[in-house]
Amino acid sequence: MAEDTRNKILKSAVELFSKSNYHAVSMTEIADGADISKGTLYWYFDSKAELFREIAVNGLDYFYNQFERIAQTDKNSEEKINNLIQFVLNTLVEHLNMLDVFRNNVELISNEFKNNVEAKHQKNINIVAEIVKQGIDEGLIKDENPTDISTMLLSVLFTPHTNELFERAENKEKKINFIYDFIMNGISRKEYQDAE
Amino acid sequence: MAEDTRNKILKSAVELFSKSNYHAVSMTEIADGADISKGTLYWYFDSKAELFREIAVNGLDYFYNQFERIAQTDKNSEEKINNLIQFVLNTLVEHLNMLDVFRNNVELISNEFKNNVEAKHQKNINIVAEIVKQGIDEGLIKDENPTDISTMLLSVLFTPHTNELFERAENKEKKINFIYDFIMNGISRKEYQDAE
Amino acid sequence: MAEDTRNKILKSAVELFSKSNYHAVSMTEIADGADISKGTLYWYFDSKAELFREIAVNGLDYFYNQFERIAQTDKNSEEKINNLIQFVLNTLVEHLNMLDVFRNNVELISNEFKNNVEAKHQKNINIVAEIVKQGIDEGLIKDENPTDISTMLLSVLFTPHTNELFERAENKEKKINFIYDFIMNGISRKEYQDAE
Amino acid sequence: MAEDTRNKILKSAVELFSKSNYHAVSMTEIADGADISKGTLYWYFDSKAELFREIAVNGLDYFYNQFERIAQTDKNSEEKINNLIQFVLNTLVEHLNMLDVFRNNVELISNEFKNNVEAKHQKNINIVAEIVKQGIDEGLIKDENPTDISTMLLSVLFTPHTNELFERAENKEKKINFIYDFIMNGISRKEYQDAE
DNA sequence: TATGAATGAGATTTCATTCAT
DNA sequence: GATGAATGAAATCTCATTCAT
Repeated sequence: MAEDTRNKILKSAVELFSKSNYHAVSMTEIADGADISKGTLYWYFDSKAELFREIAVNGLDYFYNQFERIAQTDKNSEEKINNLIQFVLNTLVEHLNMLDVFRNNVELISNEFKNNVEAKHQKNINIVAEIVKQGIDEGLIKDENPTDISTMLLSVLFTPHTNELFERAENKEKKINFIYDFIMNGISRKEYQDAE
Repeated sequence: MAEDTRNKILKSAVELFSKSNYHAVSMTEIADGADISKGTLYWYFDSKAELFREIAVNGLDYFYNQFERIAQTDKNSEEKINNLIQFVLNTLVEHLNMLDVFRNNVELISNEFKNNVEAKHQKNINIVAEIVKQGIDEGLIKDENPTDISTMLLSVLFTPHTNELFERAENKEKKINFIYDFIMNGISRKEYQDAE
Repeated sequence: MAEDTRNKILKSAVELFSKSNYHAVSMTEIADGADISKGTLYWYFDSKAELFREIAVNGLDYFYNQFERIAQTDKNSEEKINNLIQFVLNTLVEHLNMLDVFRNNVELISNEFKNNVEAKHQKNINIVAEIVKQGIDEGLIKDENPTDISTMLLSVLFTPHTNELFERAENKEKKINFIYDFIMNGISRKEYQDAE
Repeated sequence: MAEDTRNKILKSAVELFSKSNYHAVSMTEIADGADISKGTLYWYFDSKAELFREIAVNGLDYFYNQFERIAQTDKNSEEKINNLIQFVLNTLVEHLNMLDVFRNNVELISNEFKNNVEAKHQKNINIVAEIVKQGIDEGLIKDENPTDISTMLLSVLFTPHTNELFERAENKEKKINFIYDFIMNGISRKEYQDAE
């Protein structure tokens, strides 16, 4: 029951933060959205900043955990990258809300919580860089700085405009393949040839 | 002299909107930054929204004008795309401020000013799509929906994480090539072969 | 056990009211200080006002009882006044807390609880005035309005700055004599001569 | 006109702080009392704490300036002390408000503004101690620690219960003499004999 | 007895906007 | 053109109190 209220709050907050920026969302709106009083809201979260921090950290942790899981399987790099892309894009389609929370609050994510959030963001880049390193060793990926490649890869996956693709898409499966292909082969006509 | 004050205001506003979100920037701060009074600020701009709109529209127009110029030259698609990428990345390096205005206000750009700003954003995608179409016709670019490709292309160029690459870079020239290469060839080991 | 909880609450409340004003102390702090929940706090005291009233009344009663005891002995006025001063100053040194409760809540003591607390305060002035009257009759004290003298006497003893004297004192005994002397003889050089 | 509004605010605030404790007075009440909006209140004072600090500091400065003036005349110590007592008591009768501000906020005066207010309070004790020193040299005052005597003297003059004497008084002149006498001679029957 | 979750009124403070000068 | 004083709505947050368990 208590956990219930907490979740109602988080749900309402994610919904609102995904539609508007942190500063444009009021605690009154969050409380109303969760169908509780402002007093109750403050019973669970000491401040608006703390509430947002929890959501941001949860989101980053969610991705990190999956990235780590994928990195630790003993598949080859091609399969891992495939899994990674599929996982991120499917998650985004299902939880566009969560992604929009980040999109709408770039300035908070990168400035305000430097200690905590920025570190977690870097952790995500690093774990993906490990997969990239494996790919370089296996001859799948070109031999450039793995951190740069990882940064670019995540940035394409989380790009602010990715969802426009899905909005216009009749066939999501096909779009995911398009993005996968874009990452692996860019936009030139040359087809990507399987390594075997 | 009058134009002078107006520019001081715009400069102060861009500086602040590039550091924080629309809602986190106050008219008092903008006036202080421009070294004028709040009364004067309201003499030049009827409201905060209008001031922001002017900045956003200016920014989008700036890119549109360049995109159009590039599209209208009679170069081949490869050169046009090369010009486009060089132009965007060089602009960003020199005017990170302007880019950050957009990054910090994604939710405004895509929601609030639908009438005006969103339309301009779409115009940018479309003009680039024309270049892409030419590329497809010339066999340079793979035969997919040109709007999707244009969206993806712009989204990589304007991605929130691009500047991390520059921050870490000793050699900016090299990084621009890396991004160009990423767009054309993705991350696979196969080298992009010139279209001779 | 029940009395135990009640006392824990009173102790916590005195501690807090002695450090801050009534309005600056929250029921949450009192409950936390007593290591109980707010629900329990309200089981023992119907309201914050009632809790404070109990403490204030207890304090005033404590002094009243001692004043009465001193007044009712059959000592001469000089001894009684000596006892009175010794008692008040020693109590304050040992229970600075209790005194501070009054100091921090002057406005409550004199305005809010007029019915109850103010009456008790007056009773204290009156019982001391009886000792003063005896002193006048015995030729020890000058023949002025006994209530005025009593008011002045108590006010010096409970003065907000008395404790500064103790803070600076190496020798508390000496300081008590200084105050006793001040009350009896003021600050002029003339020494107080015993009445015989 | 601007100074006018500022004074209206200060007047309203003194009036309210003299009737209730800092925490019991709301900014809304202060604004209403000054017949202005809350926004205007914050145009003149950045916070409630700052507003109170200004009032407290003003009050302490007012007394300090007079104490210094008295100390610097070339009268003998007896006259100076007489002036001092007359000045303080007359001020209190005319500005009971100001005194009550201090009475109602003992805990703020002595804890919160240690840096500023506490220092000013000490300055007041010290300047009066100089007069006391002169009195000791001239054989008027008994040879005890001048700071202790000064502390006690001020504490009697500003004692929380002094105004009860005035409230009951038909003849204020007579009451002032009573307090003067109390300070110089205490409560013993021995009359204070003039030094000549 | 005791708890912790919930409430709602009200507190301090911010801020876009207006207006007399 | 320019200023600074004034406004009021709304934001964040606090806190005495209640109540189901």
